[in-house]
Amino acid sequence: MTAVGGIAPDILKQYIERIERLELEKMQITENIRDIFAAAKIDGFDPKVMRQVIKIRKMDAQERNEQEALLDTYQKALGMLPDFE
Amino acid sequence: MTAVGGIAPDILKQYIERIERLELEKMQITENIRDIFAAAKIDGFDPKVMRQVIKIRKMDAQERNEQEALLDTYQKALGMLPDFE
Amino acid sequence: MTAVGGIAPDILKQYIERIERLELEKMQITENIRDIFAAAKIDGFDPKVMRQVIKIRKMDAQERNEQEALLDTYQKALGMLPDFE
Amino acid sequence: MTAVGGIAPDILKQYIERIERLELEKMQITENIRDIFAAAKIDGFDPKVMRQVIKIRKMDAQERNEQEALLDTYQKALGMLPDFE
DNA sequence: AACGTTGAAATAGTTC
DNA sequence: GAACTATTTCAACGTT
Repeated sequence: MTAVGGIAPDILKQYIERIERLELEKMQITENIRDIFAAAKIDGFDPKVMRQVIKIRKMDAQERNEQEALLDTYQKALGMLPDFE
Repeated sequence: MTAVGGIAPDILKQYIERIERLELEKMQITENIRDIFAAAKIDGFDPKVMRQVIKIRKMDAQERNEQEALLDTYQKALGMLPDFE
Repeated sequence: MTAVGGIAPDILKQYIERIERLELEKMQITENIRDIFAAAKIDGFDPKVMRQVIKIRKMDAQERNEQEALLDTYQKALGMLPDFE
Repeated sequence: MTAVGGIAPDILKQYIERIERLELEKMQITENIRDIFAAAKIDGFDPKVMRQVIKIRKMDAQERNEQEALLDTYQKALGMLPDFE
């Protein structure tokens, strides 16, 4: 906790400004997403249903990744793959 | 709800994929932010304090905006400004 | 999760009814607030402005609290205050 | 909008303070509700399920009210009830 | 009266 | 596993 005292306020400031910039970018992306939902709604698609679809697709992807990881583990255990990355 | 039936699944797919791409970008930014906090922590800065600082700075900015909006509203109410923008 | 099976439906019922009563109270308060806004409007006050004023006052209070918390955190970090409360 | 100018700031202040007091009460009730959910959870009840139950009960109540209102309308139309309240 | 906007609240995820 | 943060969801409000 030595840095807080007064040694390196500039460094701290830089960290904080970088974070703030990234948070701003995040906000802008969020707005973009909102706009797309709005456009889709105008085209007759229900945003609520769309969100569900996206959620399910995400879960599917996760399962796929987990299964692949599991497969990988088995293969390594069976000497079918090298142990290192 | 006509679009959902079967007419335009392609359009829906495009909307969803655009959203998924943006959500991926958001996640990456979130990770970047996490990394910065981690780096700052290694430099001796307390993430908790950093978050408080960021929050206060954000509140300052918001409040400034609110104050200006309120002033504007008053001025309009008193006929000192045109109602349209 | 043993309680759900059939042992203590009465207890559950009591919890739920207490919550429902409180939610009813909340709704009534919300209605009271609406009524006050309406009365103020009749007296010539713009609800929009009132909401802005309330928001700014709330932000002021929050910010004061945040500032104090931040100061406290710094002081603890510098060993100027005991860590426990 | 005459009142805003400077005639009756006291009145405005009173309105705003009454609203703030009510909003505080609302917050306290919200906290009470949270506490009850927490207590119920300790007793083994799943808060998520409880919320669903409460929601369903609320919908049931609404339906009941709507049906009663409909019945009332029919009865009035058929001269089975007086038109006034 | 429906629509979009905004603010609160809950849930999920992360960190300690 | 407990606390805290962040994201998502839901409801209310103003607006058109």
